[in-house]
Amino acid sequence: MVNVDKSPLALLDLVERLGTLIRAELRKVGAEQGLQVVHLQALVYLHRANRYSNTPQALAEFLHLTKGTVSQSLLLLDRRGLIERYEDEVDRRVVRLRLSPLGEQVIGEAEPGAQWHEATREISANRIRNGVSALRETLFMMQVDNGSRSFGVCHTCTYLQRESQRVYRCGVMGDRISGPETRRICREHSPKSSEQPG
Amino acid sequence: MVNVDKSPLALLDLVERLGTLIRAELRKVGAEQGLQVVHLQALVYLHRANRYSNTPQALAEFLHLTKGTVSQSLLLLDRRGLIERYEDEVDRRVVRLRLSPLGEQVIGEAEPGAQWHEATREISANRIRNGVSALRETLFMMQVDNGSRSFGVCHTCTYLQRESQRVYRCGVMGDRISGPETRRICREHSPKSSEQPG
DNA sequence: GCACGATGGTTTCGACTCGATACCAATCGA
DNA sequence: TCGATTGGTATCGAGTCGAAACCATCGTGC
Repeated sequence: MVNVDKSPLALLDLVERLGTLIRAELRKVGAEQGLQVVHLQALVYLHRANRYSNTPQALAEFLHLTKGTVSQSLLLLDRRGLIERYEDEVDRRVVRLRLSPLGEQVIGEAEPGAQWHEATREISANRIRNGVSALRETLFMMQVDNGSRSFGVCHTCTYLQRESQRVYRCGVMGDRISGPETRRICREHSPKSSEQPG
Repeated sequence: MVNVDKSPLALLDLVERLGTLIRAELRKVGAEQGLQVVHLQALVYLHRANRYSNTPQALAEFLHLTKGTVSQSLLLLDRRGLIERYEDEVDRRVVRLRLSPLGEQVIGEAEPGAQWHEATREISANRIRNGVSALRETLFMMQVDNGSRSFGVCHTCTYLQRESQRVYRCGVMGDRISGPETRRICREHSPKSSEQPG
């Protein structure tokens, strides 16, 4: 009668429940703009993606959808003037995406995470850190298991090199990366082996 | 330059990421049966719902969808022979739902949480407990903030009374509840004030 | 150079979601 | 008994979603 073993399943339940709640919230704020959940997810992604990751392909991988499907959604976002497409300079097959000013505005109003911030206010930093650590490892395992990309920021990436006080370099692409850009989401991200928990 | 404050947002990112990963997984196993994500969610819910919670209305609240929408999905699940509908005995407006044998079988094959179990294998019980605790509180706050129901099991409910060794009673509905039924999901659930973290 | 396969994107199609609205039947309340 | 409320269904239109076909462009091998 020890409940040691069902704790992980309780965690799964919570993640699923929070997932549908977040989704419902997205649906609500999207409805005001006439947007679907997936549209807001795309906008949020493009808001945070770095220069290697602002393409339809990357977005499809991020959302785990087919390229044809996201192509549809991007068409709509373009029609509504929320994103802009431009041609890649070196490879003329690839399309680059960015938020339009209007798109930025919509993201700003949507305030993703405001409610979350409120809801986590009372939780001790230690419990949060433990939760982050546990979920990070779970996510990592599932992504490996799935062969799906991790889509993290440079800070948690194996390949980030520091050249000086404020200039970094990406070991995969070889480019220099500015400080702010190290906080963007990258398709080439490869997580560092799990850090020790506090 | 202290990163104390963005930890909750990291947690949000993880929950969202895990959410889309779980969703993608559901989509994949659903595709084999010709089912959408929401269909599997409905089946899983009905598999776990207690006698107060096996109605279209409750399902709609659980999924945060409108009753018209879930009515559609239930129609499909019925056509495919995955669920059965029957009439409530006292209130002839309400429809009761249960999985058909075929539905049970599909759920069984879907193995929700097998991959999750694998992915959390290496995580210490302590970190899991902390994670559960943090997410539980977050979920609670968001549900209060939203006015949405908590949909928990009796074990975490304020109103559960214990009458003897193995017989319980629900303080809201007044009925006796069997041991196994205390592990089912309930629409009337009201979470106990947060338990002390270990 | 040049064919050929791989890659990034778009288009089209059909089944389905989803909210809004209207609707129906049963219940509840004065 | 007459309304108002509640649980559920039906209909409609915009949009998702995967599958498949398709179109450029790029890379490789020769």
